[in-house]
Amino acid sequence: MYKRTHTCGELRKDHIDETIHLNGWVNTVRLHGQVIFIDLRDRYGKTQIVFNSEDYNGDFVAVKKLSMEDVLSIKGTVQSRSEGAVNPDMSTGEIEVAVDSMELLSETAPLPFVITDRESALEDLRLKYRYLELRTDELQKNILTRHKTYQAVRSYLSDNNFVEIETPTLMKSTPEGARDFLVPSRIHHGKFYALPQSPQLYKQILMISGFDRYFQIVKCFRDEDFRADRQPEFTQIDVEMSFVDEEDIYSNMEGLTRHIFKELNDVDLPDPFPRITYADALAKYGSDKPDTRYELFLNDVKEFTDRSEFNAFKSAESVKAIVLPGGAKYSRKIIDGLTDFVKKYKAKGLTWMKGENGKLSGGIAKFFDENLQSDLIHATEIKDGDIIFIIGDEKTVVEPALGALRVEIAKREGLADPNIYKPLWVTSFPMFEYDEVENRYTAMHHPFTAPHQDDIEKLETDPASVLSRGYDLTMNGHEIAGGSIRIHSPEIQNKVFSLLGLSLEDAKEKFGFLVEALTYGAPPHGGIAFGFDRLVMILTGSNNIRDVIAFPKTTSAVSLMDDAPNTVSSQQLNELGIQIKPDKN
RNA sequence: GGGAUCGUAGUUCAGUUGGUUAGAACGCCGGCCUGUCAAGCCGGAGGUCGAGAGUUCGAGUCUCUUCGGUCCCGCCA
Repeated sequence: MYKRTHTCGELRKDHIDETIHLNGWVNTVRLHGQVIFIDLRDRYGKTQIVFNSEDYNGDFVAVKKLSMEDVLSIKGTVQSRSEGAVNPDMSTGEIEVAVDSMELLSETAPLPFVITDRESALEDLRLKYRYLELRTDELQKNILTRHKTYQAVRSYLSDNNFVEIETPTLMKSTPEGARDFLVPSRIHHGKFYALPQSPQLYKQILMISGFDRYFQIVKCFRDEDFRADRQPEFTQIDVEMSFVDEEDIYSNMEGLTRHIFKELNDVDLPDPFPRITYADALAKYGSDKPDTRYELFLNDVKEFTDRSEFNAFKSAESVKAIVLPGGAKYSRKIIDGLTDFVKKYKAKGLTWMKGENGKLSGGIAKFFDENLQSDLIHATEIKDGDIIFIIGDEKTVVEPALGALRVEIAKREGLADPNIYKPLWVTSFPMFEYDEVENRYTAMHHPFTAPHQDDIEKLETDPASVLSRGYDLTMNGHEIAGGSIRIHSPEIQNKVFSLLGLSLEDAKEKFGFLVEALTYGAPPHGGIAFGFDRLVMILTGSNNIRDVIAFPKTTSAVSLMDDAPNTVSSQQLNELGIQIKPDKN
């Protein structure tokens, strides 16, 4: 092997006449009989190397056999390209390397797909040969962005006095929250560890231990169903701080977020970040993670539909609308498609009207007399050529359904500028949600979230109305971080457990160590966790979490490359004392 | 748990109302070619139409079952 003296992205006019060595993969071959051009590639770039049968010292026939993704080591001389042969699309396009000798380090088997074109294979094939897909420009760039994001996080937090501390990966299974991944214990038959859904309890205990400002870039595991932005194992930037309130968390985390976006994308985020309450976010955007890059606000139009002849909405708790400027171009077919779309969110249908000659037409317009039309037009500012979409139902149906429609329409109309980043704090979440299936309250954030100071008495009388000290940081319609000020009083912690239907006994068994720790001088504390993968998705402009993870799993939690999960030997099962039940069918 | 959608050559796709020998491009193999950069030109090999069952004289095409990918609802404190 000729050990490389330069990388494939490095050579310029300054290097002309130098004898150099390059190592890399054959990106493309252009064969012209007695002269052969090859673009040699490594992660730094591409350089054109030229084999000329008159100058080349080795076996020219062997060079003719080279194909894409063979691995080469070459010795040659940098030369300028003749005028007209310069390639302005390559950073090394002004030079080329005349090869003197070459060693074929590794010959590739026939490729399952073409590396230079990521779209040339379906995703399952690309995942099976992930090491090949990782050679593509796009994934190389994403993985590098991920790397730089780790470094930006570590340097900012470390510079601000945060201490990086590792917490266990084998921990105790706890009730509440997502399903745990379980790990059987060989030494303790019949007992299991759980993989952490997050290091929540450990980081609170670190505050009690006096570490004051903690962070960790940490893998978390949740055994639920997956989506374009959800993997069974994912990474969090986990942060906890002592002697703080919400404002301290906001200012520190805004600093971190601004630092990341400046370092990675040279973007200046606002200072401070805007805030909205959970209730307002739902009322105005129909979402607890609103994309504020565009308007399309939800309007309350119940007073107008109540005055109309359209009776279906008379009994509805809530009737809301969004107006799409220029939306009158939408055909019946498109509107039917949008109707099917909102039905996924439990809406029974989607009504609409179009602005035309200062009046409303189509859809349910005939149920609105002239006065009513003009009042509605005035209130919602419908103009000629616009369309208004209306949904009436329970408030808990109307807002999410219209919110989803708002996002769908923005996508259709290209309203979300990918180069704009709009952070937004969402605050004042309800403390509890009522779970109709389990017939009990569950924590909206988690059971360690402190109730709002003014609402503590209402824990007894009206739990549903209690607001928490939780907060989410959203950006462009994604939740990028979520956290809360924690409970640091053992009494209130026990009170919340009991409201969640955990008996004192259960609470003691599952979380007793935390409650006990709280009795030994717990500082007021709070924290947050960023979804690291989602953050990198936003930074890279990806819309798929698999594009920012080196070795991702499919939506059915399978790794197609190494075929995990898989069966284990009966000996392994025996040691663990585990017997596999036959399939249900 | 539910819904939608996709599965045809190594790969990406086309394949009509069910009808003869399932096509194209890229890749691969062979040949020509000294200035290309998605090189070009000529030739060739390559198919269990995801799997299974059914309807039919006849199935890539219709029906059912099943496996896998993707997207979504539920779920994800």
